[in-house]
Amino acid sequence: MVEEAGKLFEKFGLTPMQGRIVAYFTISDPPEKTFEELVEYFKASKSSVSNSLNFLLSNKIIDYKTFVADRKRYFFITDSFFRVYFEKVLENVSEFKELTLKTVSLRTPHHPEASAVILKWIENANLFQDTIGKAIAQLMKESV
Amino acid sequence: MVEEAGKLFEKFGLTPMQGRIVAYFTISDPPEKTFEELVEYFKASKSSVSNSLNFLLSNKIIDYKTFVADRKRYFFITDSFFRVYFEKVLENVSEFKELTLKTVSLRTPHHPEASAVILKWIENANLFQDTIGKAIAQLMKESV
DNA sequence: TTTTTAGTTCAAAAGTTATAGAACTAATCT
DNA sequence: AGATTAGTTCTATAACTTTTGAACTAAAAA
Repeated sequence: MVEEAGKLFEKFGLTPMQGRIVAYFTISDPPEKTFEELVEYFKASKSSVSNSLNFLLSNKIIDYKTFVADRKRYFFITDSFFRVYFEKVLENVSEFKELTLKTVSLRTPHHPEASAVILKWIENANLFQDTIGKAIAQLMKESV
Repeated sequence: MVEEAGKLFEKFGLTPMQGRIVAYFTISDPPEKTFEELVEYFKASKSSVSNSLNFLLSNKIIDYKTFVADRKRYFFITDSFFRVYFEKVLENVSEFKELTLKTVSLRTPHHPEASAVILKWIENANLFQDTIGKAIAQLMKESV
């Protein structure tokens, strides 16, 4: 189950270990797990778990809490998985548009139908940018 | 330029060679290129170009035309790059929802706040599914 | 019928990315 | 002060992906 779900998360840009960790958090009871517990559970190296957790933390896919008189960090998933993913997609689309606009301006006027295809791409990029942008804005508003 | 753009396409799930080919098509004049021309232009192996073209063809990112008394195929980019990409994203989101619904049903009732996070994921998945689905539908309608 | 063209297929090499292991660090505990 | 805990960092190795090269094929041309 964790393996299957972990593989799915790879499609959203996570490494196998990152995916497994996120998947484990979705079923774990209690939902908070320590570094040590993850190393033990996956029988993986400390470095692999450490790097995975730091990636997930820096992308706000997980967070952690601490308790007094306990040095351990208790990690758990946040609800921003999709926002984070689609923000990244949005970034790629932006970069894509920028570069493609440059590209189309470099084209000769000899093949307007070919330039039209690129302009269509840009138009589509705008559509998705807009669409996803609005969805993200809605999520942000809800979370306030 | 082709190299830079090619790298960008990798972020949309293409291999370096696939990305370079698509990037080249965006600037090439004339816009149609043959297998041979691509092999020559990139100084790459025939197999690499062959496999890349077949991947791009099967994903409808490129297409080709032929001319009488000419055995060569003339490849060119289509305008469906974004539709194809987001259809794939949509598929991942669907699969994600399916698996996550199973996951949440397996959770114990001990930590409702953790289950709520997963339900939030599903809610977000629905939002993006809907949003992107509508954008794709719009593109399909336009292209008729 | 033989040769050339326009590719395809498959095993191996090269390149890339993820994980492991070992040594390290900064806090806390004894 | 010395030992333990909770990690981090760095290099090496394992695993995976991409590209190559060489042999192959089917259709067309000579």
